[in-house]
Amino acid sequence: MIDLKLLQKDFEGLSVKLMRKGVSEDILNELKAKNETLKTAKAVFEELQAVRNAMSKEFGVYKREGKSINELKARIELNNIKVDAALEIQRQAQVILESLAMSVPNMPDDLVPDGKDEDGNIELKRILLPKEFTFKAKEHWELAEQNGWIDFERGAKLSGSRFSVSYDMGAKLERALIAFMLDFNGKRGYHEVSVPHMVNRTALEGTGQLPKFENDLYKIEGQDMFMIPTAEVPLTNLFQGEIVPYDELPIKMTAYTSCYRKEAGAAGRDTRGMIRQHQFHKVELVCITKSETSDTIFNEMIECASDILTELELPHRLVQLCTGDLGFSAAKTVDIEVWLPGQNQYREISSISNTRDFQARRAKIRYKDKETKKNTFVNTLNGSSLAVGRTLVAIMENNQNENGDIAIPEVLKPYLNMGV
RNA sequence: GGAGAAGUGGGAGAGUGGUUGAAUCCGCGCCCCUGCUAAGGGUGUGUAGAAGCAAUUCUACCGAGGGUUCGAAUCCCUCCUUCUCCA
Repeated sequence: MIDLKLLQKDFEGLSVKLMRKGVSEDILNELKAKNETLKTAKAVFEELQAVRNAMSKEFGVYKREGKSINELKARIELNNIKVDAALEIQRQAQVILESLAMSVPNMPDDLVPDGKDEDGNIELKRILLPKEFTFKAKEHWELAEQNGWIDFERGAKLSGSRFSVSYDMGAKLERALIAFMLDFNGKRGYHEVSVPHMVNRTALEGTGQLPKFENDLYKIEGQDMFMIPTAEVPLTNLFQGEIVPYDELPIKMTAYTSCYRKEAGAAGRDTRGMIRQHQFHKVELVCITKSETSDTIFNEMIECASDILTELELPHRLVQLCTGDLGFSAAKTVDIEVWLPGQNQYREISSISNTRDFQARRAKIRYKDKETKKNTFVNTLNGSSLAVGRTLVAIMENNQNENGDIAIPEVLKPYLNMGV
């Protein structure tokens, strides 16, 4: 959530930043007005409440001293009518402001380039160059079916479009990739965590998927529970409402989960193959840190994800997202895109974001600062390391030979009982 | 599924419907004494919001949400969580 104190102190500055993220001036003005309304309503209520408390205390004294309480009681009851009315006004103002504030995205960092969509993104760096093919590279679905690794038809039979079934080396590779990535992250100091795949509404509000993006989520019928769209949600919300001990920061976590997404806004895109599925495997990184170190951690996370691709010998590039392509909660995001020779283009395989204290504010995750002794919101960061399905796609397309065989990356062989 | 019990500040743990934001202990901060593989004494120590230069004052918070009452940590209801017993 945006900082309502900042809204009061520096409305202009806040507006400039949020407008870069596409928030309209009307919404900003409304936000400011509703905030004022609530402040006033609170002041009125508190004043009346103070009167009530004082008179109630007096009431106790009267009784003890045996004085008549009728007149006092009448005064209290009269005041209580006003208190109740003021409370109701305050409550309404609170609800209105909250629903408005919860729908406003995070402010982008100053260094984030302006842009409407992904065309405004900036390539930062390329790692490993795509190799030349002496034949026409096939797309992954062709290779997957030819090798008997992935079965899209039966996936559709079971669950509809955007589902698939993996067999044999296809299934084993998924498992090997997950284990390899978790081990790799573990060596970089990330604690391995296993989390629920279903979470409540509060958790999703904490990380920013709700209230705005309910249409993208699978909801459990009859319950206020949802399938997670990413492990970022349970991992970050582990600390919801907590004051994390100073000495435990930074907290670095990694988890493997499946992710469940309706892909409501992506109708017609990537309908073929396993680039965009309703359920996919992902290994996630989440860090909880102080604001002073969050940029360092951010770069570490990018490096961690990028190094996995390097270990797998997959060519990739880093891309700085522009304001228009930035997610709701992110202050800045760097995507990692892997080279897919079959598609002859780079495709997103990981996305690393620093949300600063945006999620922390929503989920109320704080630490007690050593110097100021104040409870301070942490910074939360998240990133994929990596999307497993897309990594498999990249391995297939980059490691194919002319007859459609696929070379297994060396680093995965120990995980496949293939020796080295 | 049924029957109970419990959920209080960083931790442990009191709490009579009214000077209780909450005894006490531990922990932690500061000060003093003493002097050596320590200990003792004193004192302070929740969070959030509002007003004020400040001292300070006011409001809210004792699992969550309602209710009763002039007044609720304390009584009632609902929910959540944990524990025990039964099926």
